[in-house]
Amino acid sequence: MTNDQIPKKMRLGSNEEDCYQRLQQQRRSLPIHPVRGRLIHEVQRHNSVIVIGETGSGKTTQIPQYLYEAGLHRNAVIAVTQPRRVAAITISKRVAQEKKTELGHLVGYCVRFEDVTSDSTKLKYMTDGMLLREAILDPLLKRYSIVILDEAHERTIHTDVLFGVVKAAQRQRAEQGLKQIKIVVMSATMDVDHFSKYFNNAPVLYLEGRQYPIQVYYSVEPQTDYLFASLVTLFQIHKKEPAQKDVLIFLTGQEEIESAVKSIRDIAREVMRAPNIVVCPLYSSLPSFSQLRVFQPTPEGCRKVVVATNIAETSVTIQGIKFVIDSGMVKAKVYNPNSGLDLLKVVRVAKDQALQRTGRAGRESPGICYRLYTENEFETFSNTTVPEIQRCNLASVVLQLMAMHITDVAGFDFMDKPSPEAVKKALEQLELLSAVEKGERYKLTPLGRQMAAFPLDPRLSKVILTAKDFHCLEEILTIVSVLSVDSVLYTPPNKREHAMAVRQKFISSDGDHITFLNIYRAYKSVNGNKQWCNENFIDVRNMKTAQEVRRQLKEICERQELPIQSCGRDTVPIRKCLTAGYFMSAAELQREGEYVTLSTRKVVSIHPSSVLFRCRPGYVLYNELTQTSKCYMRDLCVVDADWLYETAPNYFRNKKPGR
DNA sequence: GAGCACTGC
Repeated sequence: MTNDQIPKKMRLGSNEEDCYQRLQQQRRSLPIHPVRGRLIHEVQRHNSVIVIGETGSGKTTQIPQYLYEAGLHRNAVIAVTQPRRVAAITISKRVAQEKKTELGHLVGYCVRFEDVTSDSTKLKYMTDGMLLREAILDPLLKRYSIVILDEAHERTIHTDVLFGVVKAAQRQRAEQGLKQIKIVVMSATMDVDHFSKYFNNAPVLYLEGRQYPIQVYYSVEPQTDYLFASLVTLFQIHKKEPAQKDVLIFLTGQEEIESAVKSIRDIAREVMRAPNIVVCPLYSSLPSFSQLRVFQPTPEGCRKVVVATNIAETSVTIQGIKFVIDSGMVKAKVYNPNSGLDLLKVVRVAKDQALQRTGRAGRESPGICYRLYTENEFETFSNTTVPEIQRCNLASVVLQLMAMHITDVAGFDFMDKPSPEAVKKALEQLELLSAVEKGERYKLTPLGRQMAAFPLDPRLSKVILTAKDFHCLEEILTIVSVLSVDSVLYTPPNKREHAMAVRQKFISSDGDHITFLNIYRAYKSVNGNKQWCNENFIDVRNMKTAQEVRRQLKEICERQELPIQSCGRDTVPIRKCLTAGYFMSAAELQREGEYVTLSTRKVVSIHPSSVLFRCRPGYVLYNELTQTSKCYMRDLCVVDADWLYETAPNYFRNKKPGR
């Protein structure tokens, strides 16, 4: 569970003991409390236990405490993993309060950039990605006696890999006569048998939730225009229902949401007598101060209408939602491993996702959900969302598994295996980067082991490790950091021309990477001044993250004793490093003025957001291909044909760039 | 001359 279980406001009275007693009272009233004894008994008796609990059962905060209080931690650490940072942080804070201890002592959390634990920490809340990182250093997870994998139904790529890693650790520890490790998997209702079977027929414990009943209404006819249908539904609700009952509408993306918000405001003002609707858009790229608007209390006599992406399914919980309108659509990234092509597509949600959306109407009282599709249509939806591990590039995961001495990745005990083609593709990519070698079977190289230490796409790790040969790690660290966060450029659609003109001064004719370097240098020279960022249309939030990433990467470099040197104003060494990581993503200018990729001779174009748009360099490297109206290359770097040959002679033997 | 679901190390 996320921040849902934390009471709206802890009443911290003057009497601390009073407050503590109240907390203990709350603990005892949770639906999980009567099951305490059975839970402890099951965990004592079995190596693995599955806990199925709906929202509000209290499992995330209570189960780790029960196991600890019963002494099952055996003086080692209980890890509780979460897919999201905020959840790990807020839940650990709550548990520390309940245990009446300071955060970081008995109870702590560990997420990227932040480790609030100590030697005395026994209950450790962490992101699943964090535990996976630890497993690279210690595949047997020896410091833990119990690993609790929470929100397992979300099937993030990290959780899925952890399933296999923790299960293997359990078996190997038993084989080696080491202390045993217990596994507790906590999930919402879907796929119970699947989980139990995978964990050696683990017993399943069912918990009651604290969800209020929700009335679900389907469309009578299939809708051709869900955007229009959502507006009609909203105003039907608005006409007949008392104000104060707020509405949450699920749509697919920024543009659609902004247009819906505008329509709602226009209709409310011009058509309805009293414009008593407060409309809030909500999507992740919305600046944080605008996001906070959804949490502000609705003025007297008004109705709040939140128009959101799937961010409101799990990551953000809004109080007071009584009605949910579900378009049944979601924007999903579709990745094609063969072409390396990314595209965002609007697709149908799965049944579990529709259920999750519906649940948002019944958090505090009974609610109503309007589904903008028919019941027959709903029956055709797939049961669950395809696990992430089956729909993305696996290079990074394969490298991590190999660093844990798992050489046969295709044969690894995944709960749901990725396709053999996707694993093969990942191994081929790692081989091109010299991270693995192919003998009788694939084997990690010393370079590959070094690469695995970086929390990055393997291509970017390769760029970093190449920098020592070109004496430009200082610059490479900056570029890699900026590339691995969301865009540091902030371009509001109505001020596009102005933003482009202001940022002209940063542009390098060598491409986007060097332009990013110039921007970061300028940002540092003004000490991250916020006004400067606003004037130059630089996204402060993402720039700060890039700075933190850089600090972390620098630390890893120092641990590997890589010399952090600067190449000054010369960009050639930098671009040669980039070539070492991205030579397989190169494109060549043709006589007709178009570009083709060297890997598959696919016709591609320079994306208009690139500083190289309207330039015609002979050879470029690109970071990604996006298919929209055309196939576009994004984030480009100008290179020399000779560098491609020098970097990967075998790869280019038959591709003949420039010859 | 264009389009940005959502997480995470």
